[in-house]
Amino acid sequence: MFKLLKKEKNARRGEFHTVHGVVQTPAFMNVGTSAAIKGAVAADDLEKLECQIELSNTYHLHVRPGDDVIREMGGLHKFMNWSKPILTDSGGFQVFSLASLNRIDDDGVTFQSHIDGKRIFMGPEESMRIQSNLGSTVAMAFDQCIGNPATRKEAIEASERTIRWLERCKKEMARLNSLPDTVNPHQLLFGINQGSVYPDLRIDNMKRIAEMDLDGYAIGGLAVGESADVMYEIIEAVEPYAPKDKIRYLMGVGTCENIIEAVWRGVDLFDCVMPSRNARHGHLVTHQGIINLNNNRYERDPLPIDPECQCPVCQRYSRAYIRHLLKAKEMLGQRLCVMHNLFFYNRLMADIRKALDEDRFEEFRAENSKKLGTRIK
RNA sequence: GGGGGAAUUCCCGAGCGGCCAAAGGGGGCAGACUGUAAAUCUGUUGUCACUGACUUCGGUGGUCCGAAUCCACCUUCCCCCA
Repeated sequence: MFKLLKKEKNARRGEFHTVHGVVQTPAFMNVGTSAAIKGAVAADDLEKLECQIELSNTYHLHVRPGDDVIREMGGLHKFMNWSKPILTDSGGFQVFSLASLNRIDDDGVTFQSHIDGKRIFMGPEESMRIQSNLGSTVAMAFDQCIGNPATRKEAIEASERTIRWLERCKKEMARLNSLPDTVNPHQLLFGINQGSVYPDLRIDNMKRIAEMDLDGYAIGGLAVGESADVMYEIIEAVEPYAPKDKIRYLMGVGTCENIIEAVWRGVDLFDCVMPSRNARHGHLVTHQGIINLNNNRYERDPLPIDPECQCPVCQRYSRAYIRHLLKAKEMLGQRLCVMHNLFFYNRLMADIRKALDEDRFEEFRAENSKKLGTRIK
């Protein structure tokens, strides 16, 4: 259940209530695709990093260890020992990211496993069954995500198919939730808006999925090749048609700047691999902008990653030390960097919420949006 | 004491007469990364007055139109015999 607490223009401050607890929004989900945050960050670390909600992936967990294993272990929450909300992505993004390894028709997608090449069929029903076995807080609809640029014809095809699949997802989820031995009988289902960069297709799609009364609404198929300006235009176009009383989730986005700009345009929920992946590669977000810790200039730098940051890493370690760990390929280097970036993102969301609470988000945006996206040379 | 082998750019290592500033690794320096096939991928890595020139392949001297590559001697290292 989504509770809208207040608005500043289009930006929304809210609460997302689930059986696994309340998520204060706007919120950022920390991505742990295979039930682990890459960089050796565990569930107890996530608590220290002020993470409210974690994201894992249907396709990956189905391939390994198998959703049957996780079901037998009591569901994903027990399996990874994380009691707060978990959203599982449906495998729809792998339709796009593993495009060279799959074949699509109306029934679903035949993947060639990236682990062992084995053929795996996944359609809407399969995705729902796997997610039901995982017992996540929120299941995502199985969609067809396409990259940009895409022709109008391709966009229509993917968008229409996504709607047909969504109807099947909803039906199957209702059935699964009513089974007596289901892991999480209160599992929620979010629909996904598609339509590439064509505003009329996006709007038509959103109007139709809004009628289906889902637990939340995601905007998918963005940040997949188009410019940020185009992405913002699409969000602006589609926002008026997203139900006001439901949470809105912009999938796979993004940079700090992207997030501030999307909150400004009415988005409540985000996820992105950038803070963790970039951290592993030494790119760190700070209150001054983005730094690349690999750069020689940090070799003898005694400062923490971000002198203004309150994270456990910045309380204790210097840039010089962490840079050394990265250069020496010590896992600890990646771990510390990922922890910093995730904390920074979680705290950024908290700062955004505070600004909204105090009706000064417009100011906050003006002050931070560009600055946080700037590379420090 | 005798015999054999080797010395290459920051490191390892290929090259064995011109197409060599010299393959490939490593390391260094930088860049990319947006619902994670990503501890990955890309560029660059002798100097400069940089579409060209100059210096470099243990040292010195030679052969040749031309040498990292051939010859002589020297230096150092490795292996075998005594």
